[in-house]
Amino acid sequence: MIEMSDHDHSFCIDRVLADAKAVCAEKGVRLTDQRQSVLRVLAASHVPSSAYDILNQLNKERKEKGETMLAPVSIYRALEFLIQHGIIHRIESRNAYVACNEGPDARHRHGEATIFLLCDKCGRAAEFQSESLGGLIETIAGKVKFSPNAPVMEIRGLCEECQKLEGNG
Amino acid sequence: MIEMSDHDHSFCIDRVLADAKAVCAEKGVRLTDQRQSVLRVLAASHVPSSAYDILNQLNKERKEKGETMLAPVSIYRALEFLIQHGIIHRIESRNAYVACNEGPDARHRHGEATIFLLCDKCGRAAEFQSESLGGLIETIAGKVKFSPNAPVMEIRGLCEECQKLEGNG
DNA sequence: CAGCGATGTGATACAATATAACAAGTCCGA
DNA sequence: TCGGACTTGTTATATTGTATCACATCGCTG
Ligand SMILES: [Zn+2]
Ligand SMILES: [Zn+2]
Ligand SMILES: [Zn+2]
Ligand SMILES: [Zn+2]
Repeated sequence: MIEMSDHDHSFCIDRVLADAKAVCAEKGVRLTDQRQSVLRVLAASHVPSSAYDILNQLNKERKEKGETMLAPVSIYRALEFLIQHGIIHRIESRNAYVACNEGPDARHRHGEATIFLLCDKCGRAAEFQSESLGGLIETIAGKVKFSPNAPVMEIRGLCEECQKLEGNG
Repeated sequence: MIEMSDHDHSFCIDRVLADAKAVCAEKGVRLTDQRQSVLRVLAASHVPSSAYDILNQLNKERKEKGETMLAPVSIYRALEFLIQHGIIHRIESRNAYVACNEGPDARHRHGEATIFLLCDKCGRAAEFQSESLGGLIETIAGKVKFSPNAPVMEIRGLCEECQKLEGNG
């Protein structure tokens, strides 16, 4: 699995954590250390992670520090919390989770759609918000009275890096 | 405004099957009925299918005809054959399989996107084509030089029927 | 300190993916 | 038509991944 290298991840992580803190402060709920560590793992990767990806990553870190291991349910509890407060997304078709990377103001605007570009080769993900796309989806869905449960779409393909590798291969 | 052109899958399927027959003839291997039916299911979908997706689809068809059910291993054997001869691809990152669809004379008209509205309750699927949606996706993908392998989107939600049932609770 | 939300712990449920082992059927050339 | 290789059927099971339950304990906060 290749990580994105063309920008500073620490910036992404800091921003995600800062947004989350703001959201939780406003709502009067607690962004505990454990929730924060789960969020940090998600924010540190542009690849949607499974609950067990997160578990393994955190336990690896904890092992190095001589700390006790976490159980799966701890991860699920943190994920549930983060989803409930709109801090992360669950990608249904992949049983995976990803930090919302667009800031709190962009999150719950009516008529907006979240778009994930997912690389089939390396799993990398890019996230965007589009109001016109959201409008189109609403229109199309409305024609058959379909009710999207979340304005999240996934588009599969090849990312820039993997296109290059493809050419060489 | 929202144009939704029909897309005749039979064309896609015929083309894939014809290619496969040519390949097998040249190699002197047998594209049996069962292998062909697995390939047909893959070719009929723009979405990568899991082995069990294929299994369920074929068994659904067979049930309607009063035929016996297939076991998972039959699907895996056909998939193995098709992969070995380069007729389909396995998408590693997702345990899914897709008919090989090489060539610039793609089955999809340029600029069009296929949209699947998938009901989370009953599994019903509705398919649409939208040119303006395709344009938007191209624009978004172009921003990060992402190459959609097929302009296909899946939107999950509740279909009309299941919304009614939901209401009755 | 009391109460409640958060976490630990162990077990378990549930689902998806894949293969093993062997029997039976089918094709095709010798 | 015979034999062997290829193909399929059948049953069972392995393997991994995903998710939740039940209950005990911790620890923050009022
Ligand atoms: Zn980043
Ligand atoms: Zn990639
Ligand atoms: Zn088609
Ligand atoms: Zn439905």
